[in-house]
Amino acid sequence: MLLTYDQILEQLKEKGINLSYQRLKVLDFLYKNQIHPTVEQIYLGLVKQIPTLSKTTIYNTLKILINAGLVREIPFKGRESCYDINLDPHGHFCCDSCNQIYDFQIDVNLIKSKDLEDFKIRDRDVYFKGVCSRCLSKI
Amino acid sequence: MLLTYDQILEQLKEKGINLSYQRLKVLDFLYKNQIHPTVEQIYLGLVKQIPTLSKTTIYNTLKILINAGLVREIPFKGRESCYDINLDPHGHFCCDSCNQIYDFQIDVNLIKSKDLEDFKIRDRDVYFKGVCSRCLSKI
DNA sequence: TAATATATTTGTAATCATTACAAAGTTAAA
DNA sequence: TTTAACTTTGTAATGATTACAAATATATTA
Ligand SMILES: [Mn+2]
Ligand SMILES: [Mn+2]
Ligand SMILES: [Zn+2]
Ligand SMILES: [Zn+2]
Repeated sequence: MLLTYDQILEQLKEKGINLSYQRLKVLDFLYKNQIHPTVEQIYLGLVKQIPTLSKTTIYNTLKILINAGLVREIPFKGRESCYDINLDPHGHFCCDSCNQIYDFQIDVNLIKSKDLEDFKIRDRDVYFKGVCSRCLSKI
Repeated sequence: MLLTYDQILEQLKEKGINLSYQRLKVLDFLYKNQIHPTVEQIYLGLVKQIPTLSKTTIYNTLKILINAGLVREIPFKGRESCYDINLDPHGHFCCDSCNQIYDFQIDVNLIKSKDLEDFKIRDRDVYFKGVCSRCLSKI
């Protein structure tokens, strides 16, 4: 379910979302830098190209993309939210030491609980914390 | 692994954490109101008994209890953090409509991913969002 | 084309939960 | 009692995010 760039554009058209220059660049950045960037990182990555760029525009664009279901927010506590264009079901690990966010394969749709039988589930987020292998090997 | 009150007191003793009057009251509140209260709720629940109580004390106490591994923070995005003295592995569901937080049974320790083989995992959080059965039936 | 309406971007100000900090108060040790 | 260590309290600072309105760009209409 990792959409191609064209599939994303198609989805946006379907949902009637106008792709301005700024919005296109934010989308580009997310697509080409699948490292769960923060608003700050997106801003720094684009402001050379678009000197007038405002962070508010990035926030607005991300909100639009999130509401359209094309981007996912990863709000680890104690750090800026970061954003993920990869909609494949997977979990996120944040390293206490280097603060980096790692994807890990896990089908969150397989997590069932009969306590939620009559609930309508919209989002399933799995967040792990600890120390990554790289940081462990540095000790 | 839901500790009895005495087990909690024992753990605190072991870890050299002094139980002041205020800390005891916060602990009491968490133990008697296992509804994932916020700092605000804890404050409102205790300030009649302790008119001089400060929210800073509640934040401090919670930090101490969290570091001691006796309380878990539930930081759903877009709302105050709430706090859980139930350390049994379980997931949390937040209803879009009534904003209430529900527990659901799920053994998070069973969530394995070979991508994390060499990682040291300290915390496993499962957060679901959607609409609860009560709100669904109201429609 | 010009005039008008609509959509988007931008910069600044406001928000608000949380944290930092230091003074005041409490308890323990000498 | 004196001193030190700990705890609480109130206030100020923080910082990511949101609210807002002016400026700019784009689309529509006459
Ligand atoms: Mn990811
Ligand atoms: Mn719980
Ligand atoms: Zn690391
Ligand atoms: Zn509900």
